[in-house]
Amino acid sequence: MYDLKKIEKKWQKKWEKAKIFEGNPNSSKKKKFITVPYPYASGPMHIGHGRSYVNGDIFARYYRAKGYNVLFPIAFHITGTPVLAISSAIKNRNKKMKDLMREYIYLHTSDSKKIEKILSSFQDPWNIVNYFSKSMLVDLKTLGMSMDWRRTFTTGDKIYNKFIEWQFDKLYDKGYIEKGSYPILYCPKCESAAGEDDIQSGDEKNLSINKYIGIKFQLNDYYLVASTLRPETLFGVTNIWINPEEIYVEVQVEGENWIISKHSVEILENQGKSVSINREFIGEDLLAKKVKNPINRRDLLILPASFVDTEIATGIVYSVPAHAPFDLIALRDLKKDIKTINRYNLDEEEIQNLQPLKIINLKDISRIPAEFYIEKYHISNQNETEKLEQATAENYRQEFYHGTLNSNCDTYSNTVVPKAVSIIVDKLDNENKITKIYYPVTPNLMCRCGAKIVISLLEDQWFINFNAGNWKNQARNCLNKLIIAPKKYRLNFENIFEWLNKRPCARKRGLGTSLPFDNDWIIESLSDSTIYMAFYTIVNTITENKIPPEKLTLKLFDFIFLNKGEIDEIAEITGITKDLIIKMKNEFFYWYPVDHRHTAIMHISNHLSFYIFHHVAIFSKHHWPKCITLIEPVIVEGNKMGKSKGNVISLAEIKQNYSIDLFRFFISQSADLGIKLDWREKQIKTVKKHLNNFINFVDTSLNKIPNFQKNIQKIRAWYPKVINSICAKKFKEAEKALRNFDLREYLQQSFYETFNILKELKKYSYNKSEFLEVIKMILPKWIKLLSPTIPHICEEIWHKMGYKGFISLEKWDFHKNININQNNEIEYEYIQNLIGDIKNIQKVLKTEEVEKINIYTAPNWKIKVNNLIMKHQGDFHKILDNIKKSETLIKKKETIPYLKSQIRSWNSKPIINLIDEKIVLKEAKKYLENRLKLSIAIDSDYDPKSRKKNATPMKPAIYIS
RNA sequence: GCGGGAAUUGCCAAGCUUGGUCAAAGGCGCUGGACUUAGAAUCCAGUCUUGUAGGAGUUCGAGGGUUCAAAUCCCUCUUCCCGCACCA
Repeated sequence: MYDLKKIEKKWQKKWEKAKIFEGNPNSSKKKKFITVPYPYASGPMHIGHGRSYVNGDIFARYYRAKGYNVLFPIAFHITGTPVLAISSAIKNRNKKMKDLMREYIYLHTSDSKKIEKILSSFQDPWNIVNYFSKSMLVDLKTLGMSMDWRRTFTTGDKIYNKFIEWQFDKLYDKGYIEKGSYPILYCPKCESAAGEDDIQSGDEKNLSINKYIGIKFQLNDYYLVASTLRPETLFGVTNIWINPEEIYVEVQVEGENWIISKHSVEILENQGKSVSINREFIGEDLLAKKVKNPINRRDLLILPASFVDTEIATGIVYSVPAHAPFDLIALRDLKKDIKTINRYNLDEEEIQNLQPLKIINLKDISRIPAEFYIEKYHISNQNETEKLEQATAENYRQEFYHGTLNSNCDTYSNTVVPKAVSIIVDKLDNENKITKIYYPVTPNLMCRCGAKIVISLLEDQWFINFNAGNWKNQARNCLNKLIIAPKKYRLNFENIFEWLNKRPCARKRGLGTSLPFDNDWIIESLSDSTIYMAFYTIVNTITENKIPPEKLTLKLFDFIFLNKGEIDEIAEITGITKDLIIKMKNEFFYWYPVDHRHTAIMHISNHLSFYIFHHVAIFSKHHWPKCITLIEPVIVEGNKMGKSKGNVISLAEIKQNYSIDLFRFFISQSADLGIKLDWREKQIKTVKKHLNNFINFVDTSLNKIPNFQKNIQKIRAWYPKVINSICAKKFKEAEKALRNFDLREYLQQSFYETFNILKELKKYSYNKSEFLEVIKMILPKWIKLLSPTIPHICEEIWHKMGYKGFISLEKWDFHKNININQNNEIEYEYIQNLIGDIKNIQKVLKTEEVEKINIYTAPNWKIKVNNLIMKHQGDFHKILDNIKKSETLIKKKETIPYLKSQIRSWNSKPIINLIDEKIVLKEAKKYLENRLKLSIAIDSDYDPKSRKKNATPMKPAIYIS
């Protein structure tokens, strides 16, 4: 048995030593540039990465076999905050993080002293990056990736920063980058933005931000600022709610006097407003006062409600009882609560007169919507918060998507809700009657440092605006020509393009590249990984010639990537020799565009869309991406793989527990690209068996063939000849599947089907030397065909067969001296059907006492009739006309009934060649006897149960005696 | 909510693009057999119902429709999964 781990190491070393996967431009050869996403260097790679990478590698190897010059590079992504988060957690002696990192390091180092040393070095983020990029490189090599290792870099490298600066300079020039204000979750203690990773149980919470509109209701010299998510309901306001027991303040903001809750002062301050408090007072002081609705000047009474949360937004809300279940129920509660009315000295009559004012019409609900939903959810008082929230949500959904303002809304009547929102906000904004307040959807978010998360408003946030200029149309042009496999994801891209708007493209912290036009900002990690494939084409030249980063000027990149500018000038300014500049430019122009990008569906909505947008923004049309293939995620034993579940399987474990070729084979074979791949231990064991059987089969066959490459005998016998032809057909189909990105089908054909049929040949062939002749013929091609998937095993076999050189560099030549005989296949199928029928009969007979099988072929006249049926597509009259021409046919009284029954069962089948069954049966007789372990008589006169008459063409009659 | 994907015989999962050869690949499980002292492993056979002759019947989330013919095409419904922006 082969020691697969040993074999793998051996060939990986040989490949690396011989540098056979280094891609160098060669103008006489067609090229393929194949990429996979660079991994994020903050932890080990897992089998999900493995799926993408093996996918890419199979195609890199396939195209080499097809004679292409292939470039397949890799690099490491380190941009952003995760690496910083690790190092600061290590610095703070965070036990959980330390344990996690220990676990990661242990995958490559078992010496506990070394582990601790590496761990403590992680206090410096760059050591993390260095460590993981190195260990990932090891993993990639053990995966058997046919990559060009000279072109690795990290996104933190100075030379890479220069490249990204050039990219953003280009985007800025085109006007695709702009400034605006943007609310973010922010930790005041850490003094930085807080993402999912920074927030306690951030992965389980909704971290969106609500945008409240604060509406200024005039109250004497003050504005009472009530907050709402639904400004379109302003026409239906009946009163204002405040919480009588909470603290409110009179403040000065932006030259105006506002009344808001005390809590909200801090919220406003965090969002860039300067607030000075004039006076503090308790909520009940506001009760019974009246304010004016800015939209229709109507007077509104201020009333008490316990559900008002003064921590949210301004701590004051307006009441729209017709459209808000909370408001309606609070109003009902108050009307019944004479005690409260009296306590606060409110005018009972006025309160009893308050009625819901319906302002939005719904097609399906003619009643007051809030009433409808309160009943639907069986709500009895305002403290049933959970039910009220559900009711509110459904009420809101219905009105927002299906509602129209009615005649109570002045000029806005008949406006659909989404439109009403924007025009009402615009109108009030113009009159300076509103302010915007942001508040998290989930209150009380806590930073991992323990401080409460607030919302901060970045006034000068940089955005990429995907709607700028003609950009989106250009991107659509690219998309239309892009090959996407599987096809079903194209629609996804189209919709995302539609929806893409503005996206913040820089952050205040993290590793990466500074914005060239605003150095306080770091380019965000998804924006600095969109056109980096271009950098692969020149990075080797930069590093090999030790070109320092400062020489990598904008003009240099313009020349290399866009063929712009004067080389003499650039050479002089940068001090880089003209030769090198031209080398880089030629190399880019040779390799670009990217021919394949093999990645996962999770990237469609961000990375892959940006990949297309940034390419069309910067590069000329013939450098736009050509093809994207997508995989669904890998799951483990039916469960999603995730850190929290503790079921992440790293690639390092794979190499310990399995062989790499087994991994490559399993991951490629067990699911189509567009299907989730379930990693099941049991399945892998089964597949391992298959692979071992294959190796055994090949090896024992080889051992029986002393001179493998010595001339091949002509194969004469029917059975091996047919098998040979069928294998050839399978190879052709396998390659076709591969070309169409159906990896599973490719392996189904090339591995399983071919293997099964060869195993069968070995078992039932009646002349062993002919079997070996078939092997001689088939094996070299077969091994080549499988080598992209299981390259190590195939190299080993290739050399055992006596070939020199790497199979990884062998060209596929299946079309050479391969003869697929269509009839062979039909014959084989015919015999297989016959065997199936015989077995079926044996099964029904339930008797073991069988001596002989008699087979009777159909008489000639039936063959003639069937041929006529096919020729005339079952047209009875036409066929009859032809039958009349033949005296023997028309005279035979069975002819017409037979014709009728055959037409009935014919079912528009296509024309097939009716083979000469007598000859085939004669040739296949030994094979049949071998398989059925019974003797066979063909067309014998012995027919005691007169079965003979049942024979039809391609379906001989059978009698088992 | 928006957008996308999916539902197949005990389970996982092919087939659907291009309707017919589909009772529907493959694997797991289960049943029987071979080997073995025995088990694990391995190999062989079977695995919707039914039938002493290759047949018949009922199936592919539910309900309609198109067609000579539907797992496959069209419509409606139900259920499940995934993505949704500063996060890599």
